[in-house]
Amino acid sequence: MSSVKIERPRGTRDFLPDEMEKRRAVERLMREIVESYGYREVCTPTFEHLELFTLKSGEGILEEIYAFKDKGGRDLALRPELTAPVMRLFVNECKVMPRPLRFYYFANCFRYERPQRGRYREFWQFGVELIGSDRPESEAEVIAIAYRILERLGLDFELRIGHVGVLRELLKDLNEEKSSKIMRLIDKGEMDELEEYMNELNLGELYEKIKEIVKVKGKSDVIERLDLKKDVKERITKVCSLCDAYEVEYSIDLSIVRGLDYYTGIVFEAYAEGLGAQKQVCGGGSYRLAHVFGGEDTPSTGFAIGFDRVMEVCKIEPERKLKIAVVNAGDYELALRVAENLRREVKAEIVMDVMGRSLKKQLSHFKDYDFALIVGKREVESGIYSLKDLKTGVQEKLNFEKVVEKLKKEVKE
RNA sequence: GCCCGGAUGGGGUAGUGGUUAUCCUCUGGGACUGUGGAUCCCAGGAGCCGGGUUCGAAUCCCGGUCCGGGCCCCA
Repeated sequence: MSSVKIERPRGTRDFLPDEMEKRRAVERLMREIVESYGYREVCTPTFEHLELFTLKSGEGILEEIYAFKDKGGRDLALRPELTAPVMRLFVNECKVMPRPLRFYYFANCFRYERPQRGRYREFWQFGVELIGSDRPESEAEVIAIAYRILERLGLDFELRIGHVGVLRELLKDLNEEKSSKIMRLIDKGEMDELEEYMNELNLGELYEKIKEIVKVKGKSDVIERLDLKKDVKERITKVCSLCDAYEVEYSIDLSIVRGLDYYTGIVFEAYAEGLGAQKQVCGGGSYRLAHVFGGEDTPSTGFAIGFDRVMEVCKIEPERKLKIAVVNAGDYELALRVAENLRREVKAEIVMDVMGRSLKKQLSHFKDYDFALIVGKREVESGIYSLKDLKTGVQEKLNFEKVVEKLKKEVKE
């Protein structure tokens, strides 16, 4: 302990095996679900040109970006999210692939923020991008997948669907500064402040309209009564009826304003119980980004799930692996050979003592294991091994084939 | 970026301006060299970092770091 102790950087975490097993189990479940919808995994670099994220991501993310210059003087950034990188990949690599493309990713992201529960500087996102379609079918599919994942994880959550087109249409005559301030106030739900601000701008009439729209909450029928542009209204109605067919539970919420500026149509968010301020576990929607990165204008829909937030509240437990100790009675090499043979036959954790412990100490050390196979000269010469069930203490004398047979059966159970 | 609250062996803790820092757990070994969990014994391991006050600081003060809670924002 003479040298300086090096701590983890702020907002990062170490994961021990128990935690990793749980994370991998959740990851596996997510992969299974999206793959069952035909999505295939992509992987992009951990860092990209800074520009990729500054072009269209919105102010919120820019302040939090980990940016740096490399030794060649290039401006680079650790990815703060994956939609932009995946769209860059799409533009670079996928020009002639048949549409639509169904991609998913599971990757770490970096944002310079004040760490809290469910908020880290390195965190993981699991998400999908459905690229090349602007039809309601694709939007409903993406929403349904997000819903299925959260449902299968056993989360207590709420899904809200909105459409940024509604507010954008109302605010289209205002300049960027005014409309983004208004959007921000709507997002925060600060209606009093909004009223004040809009009255200052002589926009009282517009405020009343916004107020009507923002307070709407409920199923698709609430849309009917609103005075909206025809195509937006039809779109919301169609996506809702498809979601109904998917048996997805949701409510309409036209006040949803996503933090990223590239969203253009349907947007949605999911909130889970039990996470305090960090309750948003999923966000997504339709966007157009490909043309910003030098590709053709391509409509896409996607979502990202905050993996670490989900981990905080989900109850999934990893499958317990069968644990077998091959215990040596003095001759390590004999036992080692048996252990190697056993590993070829049985899919389990098969472990040997490497501390030179006595037989007694080995059994004591492996007390949490399921089985101990005792291997000494006697066993190897006779071909009859002692297999001890460490939970019950019952010991059986079996030849190697019978040992394999019995353990195989245990693995399945 | 703002406002609170914390930090004592690997984990959980006690204590309080004054010897060698408490207890539990844990880890390794022994009693016990072919059969575990009990018991007993031995060993290991700690006051976040830096500065200040003081004869003396883990304890009081200041700064920093990290963690937790809230705000903001977001996943």
